[in-house]
Amino acid sequence: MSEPRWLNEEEAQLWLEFREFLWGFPRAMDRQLIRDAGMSAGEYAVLAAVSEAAPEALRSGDLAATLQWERSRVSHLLRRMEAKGLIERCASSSDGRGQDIKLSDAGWKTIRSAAPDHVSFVRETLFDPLSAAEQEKFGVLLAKIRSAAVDRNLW
Amino acid sequence: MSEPRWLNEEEAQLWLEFREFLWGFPRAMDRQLIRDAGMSAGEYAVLAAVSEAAPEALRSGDLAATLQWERSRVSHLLRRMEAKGLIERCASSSDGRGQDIKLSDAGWKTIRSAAPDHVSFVRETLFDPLSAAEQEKFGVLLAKIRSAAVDRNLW
DNA sequence: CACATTTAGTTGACATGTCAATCTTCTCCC
DNA sequence: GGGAGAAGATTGACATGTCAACTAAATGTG
Repeated sequence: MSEPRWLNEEEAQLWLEFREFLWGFPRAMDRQLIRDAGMSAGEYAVLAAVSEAAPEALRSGDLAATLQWERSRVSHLLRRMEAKGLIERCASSSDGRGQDIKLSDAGWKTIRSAAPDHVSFVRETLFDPLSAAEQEKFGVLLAKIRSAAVDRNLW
Repeated sequence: MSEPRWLNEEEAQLWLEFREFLWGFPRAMDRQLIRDAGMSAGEYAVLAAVSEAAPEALRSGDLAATLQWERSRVSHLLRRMEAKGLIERCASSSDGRGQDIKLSDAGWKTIRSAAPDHVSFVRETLFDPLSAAEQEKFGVLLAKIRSAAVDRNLW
């Protein structure tokens, strides 16, 4: 039961900045999407993933794997999106357990109209503020942090 | 109606890594806290903030400001935490509208027992994987991104 | 003092995510 | 073929967050 090494001044500062960032960025992104496209970030992610798989229909489980989401999360969101008319689900022909996901016409219209604003948001908030070298460095740092957590089965 | 500049290969890669990170890190932290302390990250944040303000009682609104949370979020969480016996709320003596927040004995016990494991988690996942120079660089990058978003009223 | 406005905080409706349980369909292997 | 168990997906209960509407106390102004 040894005392842990508490955070020093600079560490505490970084931790604070980090925590605010982890909350603030997704929130800013959500707001942008809701405002410009009437859509949540989750819905955008699904529409984008399914549209990229087109013209193949995407299996629900593949979607979960691509997005690294839990199956049930995908399932709940797909149900809501189907109710809104953004996507269509039909039993997979090859596997009776599977669900094939496709975009409806409204889904296509929605993603196509939302994409430019969203890409602009991503550019303005993530890429424009950083030089090319900084962008690369940032990716490296994120990867280091993540892989350390993965190694410890914490991710 | 000009086409936006779509993301190139490296940019798309970084964006993907970034999105997974934004989801994955908080999730890993939640899991650690739930597992080791039976507590959500939100509850931990509240207990930590209130304990740091001690022995002064913290006003609900100050707590919201400190954590940069919405008032209603604080209010909902405090209600649940009060029901669990982690905190106590009483009307502020100086302002009839205000609520003074204090930790209960159980709240103190909980935060004291949870803190070491949580600090260890933070060290292992954020600080240990990065050199001192990288830590500083990381903070700078986060600040750049955030301040660009703030400047555009996107945060 | 009285009334309009601001400020602190709560509440309710709803969207979203998690976990555990469940249901179906496939796959294996005898 | 038939039954055990794995795999795909859904469901329900619950925790959490958002927004908008609300209550109540403080403040400010004539």
